[in-house]
Amino acid sequence: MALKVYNTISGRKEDFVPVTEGKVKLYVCGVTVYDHCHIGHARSAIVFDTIYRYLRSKGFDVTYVRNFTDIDDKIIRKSHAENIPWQEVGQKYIQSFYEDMDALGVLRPDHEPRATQHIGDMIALVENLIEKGHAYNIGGDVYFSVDSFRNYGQLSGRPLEEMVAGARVEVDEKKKNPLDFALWKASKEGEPSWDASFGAGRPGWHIECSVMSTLYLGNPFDIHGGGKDLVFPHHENEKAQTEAATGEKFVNYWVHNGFVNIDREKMSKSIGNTLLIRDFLKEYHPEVLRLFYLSNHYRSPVDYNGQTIDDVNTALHRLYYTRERAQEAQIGKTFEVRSYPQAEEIAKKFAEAMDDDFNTAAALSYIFELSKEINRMVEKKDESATALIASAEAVFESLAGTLGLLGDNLESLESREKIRHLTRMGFDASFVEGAINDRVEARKSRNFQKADEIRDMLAEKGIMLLDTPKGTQWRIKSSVS
RNA sequence: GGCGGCAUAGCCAAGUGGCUAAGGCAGCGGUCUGCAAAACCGUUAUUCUCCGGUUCAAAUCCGGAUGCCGCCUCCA
Repeated sequence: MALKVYNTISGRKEDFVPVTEGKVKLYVCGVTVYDHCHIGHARSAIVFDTIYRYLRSKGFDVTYVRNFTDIDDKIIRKSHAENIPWQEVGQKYIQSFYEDMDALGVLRPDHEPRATQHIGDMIALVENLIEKGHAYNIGGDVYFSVDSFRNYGQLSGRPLEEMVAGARVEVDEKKKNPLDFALWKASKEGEPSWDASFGAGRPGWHIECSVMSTLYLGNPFDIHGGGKDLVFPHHENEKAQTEAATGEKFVNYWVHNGFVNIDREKMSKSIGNTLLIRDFLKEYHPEVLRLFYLSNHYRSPVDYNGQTIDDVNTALHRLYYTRERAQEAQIGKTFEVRSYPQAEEIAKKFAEAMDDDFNTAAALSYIFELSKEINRMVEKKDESATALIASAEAVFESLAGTLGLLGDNLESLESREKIRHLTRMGFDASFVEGAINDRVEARKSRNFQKADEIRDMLAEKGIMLLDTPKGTQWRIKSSVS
């Protein structure tokens, strides 16, 4: 099976051929650490986490690098505003980032360099570009000259002349071309700075990724990823400066994920509709967000709204219930393990979907198909099927795991909801259990009217009851607020 | 002004030339139940925004119309 990857630079799916057979070098632009992360950051993290997981499951030896931008204008602004050292701003939000990512089940990349750890390498790259005539120094500010690089605009598909005509570029008299971008910003009062042969200052934004990606992954490397908005100018500029310096190709495959809208509106700080990951997690299990994103193709925009999230939440529970039933069906049974051809067939289709530019939405459909298949077998209550159930369940878990799903257990999935709900409603579990006991008594004496009254009373409080062979259990009705 | 994307059932959403148009949610029918609920099973688009065209064959390709959206400025 050949993996195909959509390459932004060509605008089409291409066969994936790694630089070194069996290995994949993956670089993804991380976050600028000046605030808590929102669910848009989560999409990028989850998309590339899934790509990382899948490539590894295919047997590739993957080196995954994701950076932290820990020096930039926004960080400095925050440090002034809150009157704390800029280093502390970075430290604080790196920690916040890790809390969020760990909660979301996003695997740690192999390397997570910070911009400030590689200032020396950036200075060397700027010197190189000045030497080669691709950069010029004006009063300590060093700019990259876009006119000196023939292929400028290749990635984003914008001819130079038209971009200049675009007129939305801030005109800076110092620049030779309005599109020239800063490699190095001259030292200013109250800002961090590093000494360099061309004058003290701090690096521009794009230079760090050029340095860190090639340093850890070589040149060229396989996949460079990030949000769609980074295509221009960030990645275009990274590409220009790197290729101008090395004279070689920088990246083979450019992969960009689409954006997140909220209620059909762009999520942005100015509109004030950003949803932080930590706020989302107060309401839903982290895998709800993952399943939501993976239900959409990574390149499409997605619309976040309460209705859809509740639907996804229900769907996620379905997968957990299937696993629970499959496991219960095996308890106390002895059987010989054997493979189950239908499950293998589904696993094959799953891989084909993932090989087709990481089509997680299609891949998910096979997981649900397998879920249904398992349920059918369990439902038959046929002892001889136990071995098949066991092997189908193993495949089911393996596929889900490749997408980062079913990493929790059902009890934890449900208990989170219960705790949240009870806290909000202002009563505790003992109240619910007391009411359930009363109802059990009423039912024993066949006083069904009273039993139903208790059930209705709890239902009004968002608690639903389930009379199971193991006794009466309770759950939270979804979307009760 | 320039560049690009999207339009598929009540909702979300995959599918880019040809088997019965995935999957999820909701709905409906059933199993179960004191009745329910949950869970599970079954079922739900002769049709893919509209109009032309290419083709033996199009949701899929081409042209046009309409609507929605993104990027071009920091942004995942």
